[in-house]
Amino acid sequence: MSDGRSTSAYSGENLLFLTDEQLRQGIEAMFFAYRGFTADPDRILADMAYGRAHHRAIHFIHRAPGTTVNNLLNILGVTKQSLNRVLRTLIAQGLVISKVGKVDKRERHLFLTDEGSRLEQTLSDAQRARMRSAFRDAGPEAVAGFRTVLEAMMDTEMRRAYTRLKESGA
Amino acid sequence: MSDGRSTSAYSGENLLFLTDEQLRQGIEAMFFAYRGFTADPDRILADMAYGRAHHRAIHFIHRAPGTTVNNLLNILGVTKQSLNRVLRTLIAQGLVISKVGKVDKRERHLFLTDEGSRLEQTLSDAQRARMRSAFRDAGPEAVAGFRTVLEAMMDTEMRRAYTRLKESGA
DNA sequence: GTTGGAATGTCAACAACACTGACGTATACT
DNA sequence: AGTATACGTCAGTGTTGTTGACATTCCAAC
Repeated sequence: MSDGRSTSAYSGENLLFLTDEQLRQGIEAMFFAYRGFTADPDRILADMAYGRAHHRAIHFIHRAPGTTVNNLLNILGVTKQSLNRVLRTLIAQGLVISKVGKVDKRERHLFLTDEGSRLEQTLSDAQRARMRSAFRDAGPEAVAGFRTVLEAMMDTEMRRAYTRLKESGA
Repeated sequence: MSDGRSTSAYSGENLLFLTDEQLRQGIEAMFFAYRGFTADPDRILADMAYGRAHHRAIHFIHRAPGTTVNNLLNILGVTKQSLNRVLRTLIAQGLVISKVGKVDKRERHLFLTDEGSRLEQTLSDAQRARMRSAFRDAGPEAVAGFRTVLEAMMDTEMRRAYTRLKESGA
């Protein structure tokens, strides 16, 4: 990260990628791409009684089975009232179960039911298909750059959450 | 896009960047990064009576002054009723003016007022600051990859809109 | 030149999902 | 016993999306 050409050849001369115009293009790319990113799951969910908030909850419960409500709250960055509304419907519909903690009975640990897992699979298949197509078109080096920039764009707190998840799944 | 090493050295052997685990990390990176991406403007807007939708409208009116409502609609991908509510408040607060079209009187052409421009500046300064910091940390090659993947992730329709904007601003 | 359909934009009502604030209950810690 | 933590819930509000109904304007067929 400090030597010659390949990793950072911009110490002083090559800063054209930091012009306002380039930044603006990055901003707009982010906007349009995020729309594509959520489009497929949104389409699937529109037919059911669920929305994007349900998708997010299901995704992270799948990722970290047995996670507590509080943990999920931190990851999703919403209020407990907002999350609770979502969880209530998911539990009522039998997609998620909430188990009282064994060591700390105040905590509720969240799991997907079989039906919840099926929905998660459907949603993530759709989202992964687009991501896979984009990754394949762009190639491995572009993907590495993509990830590097996104990580640099996160709040430090979110980056920690992201890293923790990333490492737990490797 | 079809030759040897540098652009796509993955024809058949090097597909590890397309595993489900890698895709999942990409999805989560996108989720967390988008939160950071919108965080700064959101904070500024929270104090006023405006939200993210107002920001988007202001951004694209600034980008393409004199654009019609219909054009803006296609870019933003929302219903005209939804956009109209936002525009109504922006016009009422004197941030945007709407001029009846000269050749086609059904059309309304949209412009930022001085005050609207000031708000746009404030918002985009905040957003660009984060983007600049992320770009600088990541370096030019990563930024190129970032842009490549994002473009590949867009719907074709959105990619057209993005490209049109990109070229008009160069 | 009138008429009918398409395009453009506006108003109204409703749903989803976020927020704040306040409160209640159960459990844990000291 | 008293305080803090984890979770759930009720009530109210704001932003942003939706559909439906409607007015205005343009254009092309007649």
